[in-house]
Amino acid sequence: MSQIVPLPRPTLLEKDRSDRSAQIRQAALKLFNEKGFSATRLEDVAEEAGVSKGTIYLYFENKEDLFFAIIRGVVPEILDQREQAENHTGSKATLLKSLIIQVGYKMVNTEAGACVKLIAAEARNFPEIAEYHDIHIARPCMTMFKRIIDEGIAAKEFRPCDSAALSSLIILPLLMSGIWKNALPVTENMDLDKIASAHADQFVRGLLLSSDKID
Amino acid sequence: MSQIVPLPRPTLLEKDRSDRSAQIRQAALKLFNEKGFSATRLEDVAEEAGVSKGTIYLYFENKEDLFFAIIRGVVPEILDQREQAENHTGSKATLLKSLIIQVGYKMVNTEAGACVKLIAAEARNFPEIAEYHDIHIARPCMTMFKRIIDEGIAAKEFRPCDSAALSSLIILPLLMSGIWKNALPVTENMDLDKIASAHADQFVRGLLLSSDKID
DNA sequence: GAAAAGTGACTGACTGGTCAGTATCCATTT
DNA sequence: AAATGGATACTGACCAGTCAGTCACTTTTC
Repeated sequence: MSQIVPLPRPTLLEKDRSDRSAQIRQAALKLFNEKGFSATRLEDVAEEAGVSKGTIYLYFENKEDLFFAIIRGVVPEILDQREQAENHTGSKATLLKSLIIQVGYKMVNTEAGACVKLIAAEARNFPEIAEYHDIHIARPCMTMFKRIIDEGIAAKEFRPCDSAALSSLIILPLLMSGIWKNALPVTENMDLDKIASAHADQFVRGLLLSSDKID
Repeated sequence: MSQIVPLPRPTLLEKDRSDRSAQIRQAALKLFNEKGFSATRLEDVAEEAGVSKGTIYLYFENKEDLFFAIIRGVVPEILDQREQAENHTGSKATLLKSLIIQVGYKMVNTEAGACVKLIAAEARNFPEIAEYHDIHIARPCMTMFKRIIDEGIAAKEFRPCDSAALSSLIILPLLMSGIWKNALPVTENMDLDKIASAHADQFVRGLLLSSDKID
């Protein structure tokens, strides 16, 4: 009622105005992940982001473009342990365990899992997404793990094996953990945090030469 | 032309008339898997099944009911190796390998993979699906593998370990293989058939006591 | 010829995308 | 310090297209 106060911060909070694009992407990822791309209404995304529907179209061409922007925005984060792998000195077993636990952590505790779930669900509708995933996620990640295994074999640390198949087997359960976490509201009867470290341990165990079998 | 024959099968092919329900479910699963539940038009399902849209509603309450019927119809097939596990006599390692390969085969080469993908995508929209999955798929499957591992440990065939976590680790890559196969039109750069058997081998290797390490 | 099975045009609710209009910001002038 | 006004950010009512679900009617079955 009182109109005495001069101008106590006009309308919007500083924080809110900072980066609309990121704000919208975050809201959209949340809802796409919950309901799926197609079942999510842009009006709900707008409400979740605290903007109006029209504003979305100031930052993105259309719903599909928004989806692509989300994937492109989150993916780089997933792969930032690449150089760590390059620079590592020490046993490949230690490196492998460390990387598995890190990737596992990201899948379960960051937006990465939601992205994987979305990519899996929508890749057939959007070939562009499938291609992006292949080039920027799957292939580099596989390559990284395959190289480590190959180097481990060369160093007589690991048993000879099909390193291509085994590098897939490193990431498949991690990806699935991420999907699981985001697919079920409460992730029932599976302690996903434990699972990544159990995986790291169990996997390396299967890879070591028999003689090295002491942990 | 000749009407001498008593009943030469009137109009529609035997096959077509035999089981409309199954016909519709199969067509729906195909399209749900390709496009997702929400983005699939019932009219397209009808066309794929070779019936009209109205016919769908003779067999199913609505779109959601059709979805549930698909899941309920395919799931039993997934779990039919349960009794085999019960009756097995011989090493747990052999049993485990055999089961892993079988489940892996089903995930990649039957409708099971498509179902897993759909469940993952839609569980949050349909709590009933999440619950059904938990009770009829996840839990029994996990229990089966956990028991085998526990028995292997008791028999001093396997190393002591967190059998709950490891039983998850058996199925996670298999589930992900199924999703992968159905998510990407051509499953690029991964030979999923090889992967299941590599998984069986690698996993059991990590489980055996060091002294048994000969394959 | 009656019941059962199937059809497809129709409807009403819903939503992606548009755009005319409003609010806010800030450089410049007074 | 206030006024001016153009530029930029934002809004939400609206439109055009879509699709789940219905039902009066046709075809098939026995």
